Amino acid sequence: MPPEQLGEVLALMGDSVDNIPGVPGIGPKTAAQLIQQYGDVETVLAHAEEIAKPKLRQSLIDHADNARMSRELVRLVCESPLPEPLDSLEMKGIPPEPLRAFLEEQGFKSLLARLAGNSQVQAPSASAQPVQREVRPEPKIDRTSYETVTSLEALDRWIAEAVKSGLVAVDTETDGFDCVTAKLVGISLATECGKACYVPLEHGGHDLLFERPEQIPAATALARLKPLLEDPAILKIGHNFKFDWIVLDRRGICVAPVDDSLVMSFNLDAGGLNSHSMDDLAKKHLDHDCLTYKEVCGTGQKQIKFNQVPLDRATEYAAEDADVTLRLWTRFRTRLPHERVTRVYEMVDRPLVPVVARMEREGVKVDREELTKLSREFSIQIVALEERICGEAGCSFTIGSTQQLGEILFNQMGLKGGRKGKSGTWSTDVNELERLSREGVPIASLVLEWRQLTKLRSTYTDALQQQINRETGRVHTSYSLSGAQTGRLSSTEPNLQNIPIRTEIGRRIRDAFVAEPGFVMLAADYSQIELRLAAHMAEVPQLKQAFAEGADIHNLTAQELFGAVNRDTRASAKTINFAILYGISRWGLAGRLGVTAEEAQMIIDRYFERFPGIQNYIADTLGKVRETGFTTTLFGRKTHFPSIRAKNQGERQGAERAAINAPIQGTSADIIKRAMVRMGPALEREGLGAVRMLMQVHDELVFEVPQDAVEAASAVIRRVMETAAEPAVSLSVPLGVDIGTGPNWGAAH
DNA sequence: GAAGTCACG
DNA sequence: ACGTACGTGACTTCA
Repeated sequence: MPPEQLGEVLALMGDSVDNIPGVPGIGPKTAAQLIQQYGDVETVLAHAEEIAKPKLRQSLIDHADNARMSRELVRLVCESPLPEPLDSLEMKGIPPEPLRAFLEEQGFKSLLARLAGNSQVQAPSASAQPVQREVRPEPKIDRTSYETVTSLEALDRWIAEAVKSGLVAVDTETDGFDCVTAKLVGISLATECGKACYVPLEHGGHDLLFERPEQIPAATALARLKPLLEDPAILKIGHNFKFDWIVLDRRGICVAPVDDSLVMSFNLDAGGLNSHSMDDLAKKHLDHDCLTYKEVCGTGQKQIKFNQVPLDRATEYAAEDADVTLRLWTRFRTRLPHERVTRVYEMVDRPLVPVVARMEREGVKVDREELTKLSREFSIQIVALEERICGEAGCSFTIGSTQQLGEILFNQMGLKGGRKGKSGTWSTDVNELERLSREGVPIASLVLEWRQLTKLRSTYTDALQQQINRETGRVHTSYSLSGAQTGRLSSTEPNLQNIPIRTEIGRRIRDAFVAEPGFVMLAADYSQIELRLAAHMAEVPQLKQAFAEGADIHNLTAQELFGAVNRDTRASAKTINFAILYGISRWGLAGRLGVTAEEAQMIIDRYFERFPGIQNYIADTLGKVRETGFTTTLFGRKTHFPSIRAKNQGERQGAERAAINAPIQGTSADIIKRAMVRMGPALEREGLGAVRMLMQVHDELVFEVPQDAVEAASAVIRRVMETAAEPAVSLSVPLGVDIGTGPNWGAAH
């Protein structure tokens, strides 16, 4: 039996724990049955809905998060030679106290006893003896050792290997980078370090230039691989598996369970590494240079598609990727518990992978005609503006060139008060142009308007049309799980997280994001989530109370700071509340409020005085990040800040501000990610399987909901989002969610 | 490819 | 003394 499962089964059947960890009412016998049936705890939880016995089912559903957390603990404990004194965990960087508290809370009685520092306590049964793992030196990476699988017999042999080892690293090769349309051309597998193969499926072409080499027919090979890839007892490991998951899902294979070495690396080293790409990680952790895609496929005009790569070369590249993925995974999986990031990995990011994959595959419908209409409208206005701008300038020039514009404004027209940036060029950004505009310079406001319209046209109305997928008629963004150091997602090609909303004219672009006939768009967003989290994390009594009472937080701040609530004081208060979240400085605040640094300092002092707790939060956060080099969220997500010790003061202070913000922004990201993970099963449970989750915009989730299910879906969505932190984290402030619906995204706000 | 600008939370 | 609020991605111009 592979160590993965052995650990699980030992832990669950043997005497080291008393039940399915964290799930009351499930004893060893039931646990063993469930494990046998599903393979591992994660899969049991994933299939909890199917379980017939209602009490058992409900218990698993209710305590899934505890079980997930415990699962990693079990993994940790099974990796150590038992019995091991609890205090010795300190040596591995695991603080024993929180662990002891957790074990007690979860009822790990016998495990606790064995870890209690008394190494005389014997394991009660033979089955719970330490897992002796065979120590085999890892072979060097040898590209020539990989096998090209072109016969069913060979494929079956590899599948048997995967079953034997209980895990398999998987990498798919395609003829493009867009996973929603790219064609699968081959799959590589690695079952042990150094033991990898490539299964070509669609190599060669149907034209005369490329002969089709011998390979198993794709449908046949996939039919053989499907049971393995869907086998709940076999762990599939990938690097950025979201891509492969979508490619395989399109071929009718729903891969599970999945580990992702990209996500693991991100959970371990966010902020500490610029890149979590396989090539860079191989260089860093394995001291190995991978074959690059360019080396295999070429670049530019001469670039070929992967299905045109000769099989021997393709095998070297593809099998190496699977081999490297597996090697990275073996390192990361032991680091996760030791560096205390298993909780965020198991509870938040790992289960998110298939959820985000589904969302990307779903896409969102965009009304092309509406965008065309807007593009035309904008173009007419842009042309008119260009004429007036050239009139004001007295000559024709490239308005989009900041160099030329600065030259015209500050040299040719001789306007005063310009400032120059690092490169010695005139600044012409929005602040500068707004200042000129206030001073009555007509060209400034014209350029601002021109910039807004050209931005909307080039980035949104024009570009978005290009992004509509030919096959699906929808726009499929790609979410990066490692994009933002704080733990947020980021969105690319296209970026759906920066669609305009702040101005009336920009907002119209959201009207082009429409629901299918019979559906409506539903947008649900957390209200002031970061301020609420700040109130909780900094333990500010007044803020917590205000959120509990549903008070307007900016008004409250205005009252406390300025003694009066009106438009101006509220606006200032709002600015200051944000400043707090972003790591305040007197100069920054002064610039934003239009006051002197001294006045800004007075306001800051007053804020700290009126909202005690904030100052401590900042001091504690900075103290911890200076000591450890990282910050943590309420879910244990780490962000590293190497610059916190920088010699350069500006760089260091930048890191300090980011470190103050990271736990708040990161916890918010954790919470919405957990809501996303739980949303699918919660909707299913209520018979709302037709509801589609389409987009995530940091504090907002967008759905496409059948018209007749809006009420029911709203209730479920609200409940899931508002309770997303529980039970792992209990907040002292309520989370508020605003929900809107309409025929399009614009109308759903 | 860097710099500047600006769209979002 | 730092013309800095935090976190992103896309587009344009220009070297």
